[in-house]
Amino acid sequence: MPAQRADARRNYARILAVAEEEVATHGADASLEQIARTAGVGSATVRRHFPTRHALLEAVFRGRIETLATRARELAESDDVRAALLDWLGALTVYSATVQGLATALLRDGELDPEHANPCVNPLAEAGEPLLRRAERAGAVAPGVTPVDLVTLIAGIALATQHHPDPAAEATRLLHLTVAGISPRA
Amino acid sequence: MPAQRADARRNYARILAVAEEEVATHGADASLEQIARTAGVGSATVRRHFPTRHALLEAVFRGRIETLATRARELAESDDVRAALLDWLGALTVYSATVQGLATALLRDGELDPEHANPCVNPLAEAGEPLLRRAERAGAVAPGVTPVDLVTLIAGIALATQHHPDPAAEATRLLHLTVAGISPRA
DNA sequence: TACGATACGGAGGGCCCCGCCACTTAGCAA
DNA sequence: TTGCTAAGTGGCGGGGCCCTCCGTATCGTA
Repeated sequence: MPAQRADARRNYARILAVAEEEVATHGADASLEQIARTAGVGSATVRRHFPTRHALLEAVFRGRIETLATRARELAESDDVRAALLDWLGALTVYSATVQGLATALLRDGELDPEHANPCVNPLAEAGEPLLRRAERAGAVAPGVTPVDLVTLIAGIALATQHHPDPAAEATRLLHLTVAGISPRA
Repeated sequence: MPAQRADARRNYARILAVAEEEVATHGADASLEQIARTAGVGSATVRRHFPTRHALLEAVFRGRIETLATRARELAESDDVRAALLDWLGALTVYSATVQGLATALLRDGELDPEHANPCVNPLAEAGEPLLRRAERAGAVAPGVTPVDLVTLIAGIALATQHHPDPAAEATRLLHLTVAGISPRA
């Protein structure tokens, strides 16, 4: 018993492919109707496959998020714990600042459902946790920092720099400030 | 030669008053039509007085921004340069995280006109500059930090925490992390 | 091949932003 | 006070988006 009909799977793939391009150019506010039109399906079909805008964004960014999670796992075996953490944070920052709509998806995540199911933030937070824990044990990170804090801060930086001429560079610069501290105690 | 007719001034004031409430409850995405309806004017009148959404937001937040600028000038005479800066950053954070739409207005600011005229960020940046300079000279702040950086970072934090149960508290917590540094060098 | 469940998409309602344009009214002058 | 003129107004229509409903086409199977 195929859980899904063949045409449904086809449409899902078409919509997702179009959505990726559309979100890449127009960000998280891309028109769902425009996506439907370009994909050659009715707008109801888009809604059927992706009940909410966030569901669509989640699907669009799943790959990117997985890539970042994998990178975190690789870096978890690096020798320099601090450099490993910073490396990952830098990658996360560049992704967030470069990929249109990703930061929005991260922040709007779990906006309504208070329980679990933050499909964007959670994988990243879980992937980053070992990295953070290790750095914490080595005294390379301030106490009281959670993985979600890191993702939130970086998403905020990305959102704040998205209208800058060079978002990635500016976001990276602000990340460095945040890492080093604006006004660390001497 | 009255630059403006009496009824125009009246409508301007009515619209602004309604807009303040509406933005306070619905944030930066408040419906301009709803504002017009509540104010008892046509939507065209709203557009005439405030050609863009940002122009309206700017007017709505002008008072708040002025208050923050005044606070900065007061703190500029404080003895403890570091505490003065942090105090102001804290106030800026609480405002940005509490006042619906303020952070958005700060970030969307100067989005289109590349030249001067960032009517929200500029006054804040100029007000904060002496505070920052003083702290810099005293070695209490990392080099390479600009006033705009501070406003941008804080606005980003506010945006990132706006869906949190207690935005002001969460934003303040993240500000402290940013000030102290995520991973300051030992 | 015929049937039933699944999936589709067009139509319609509601809301919004935007621009146009005929009308009203405030403020000045006679 | 009265009349004139331009500043100011707001209703209307166009276009777009989101969302829902429901009749219809298609798939997979018996």
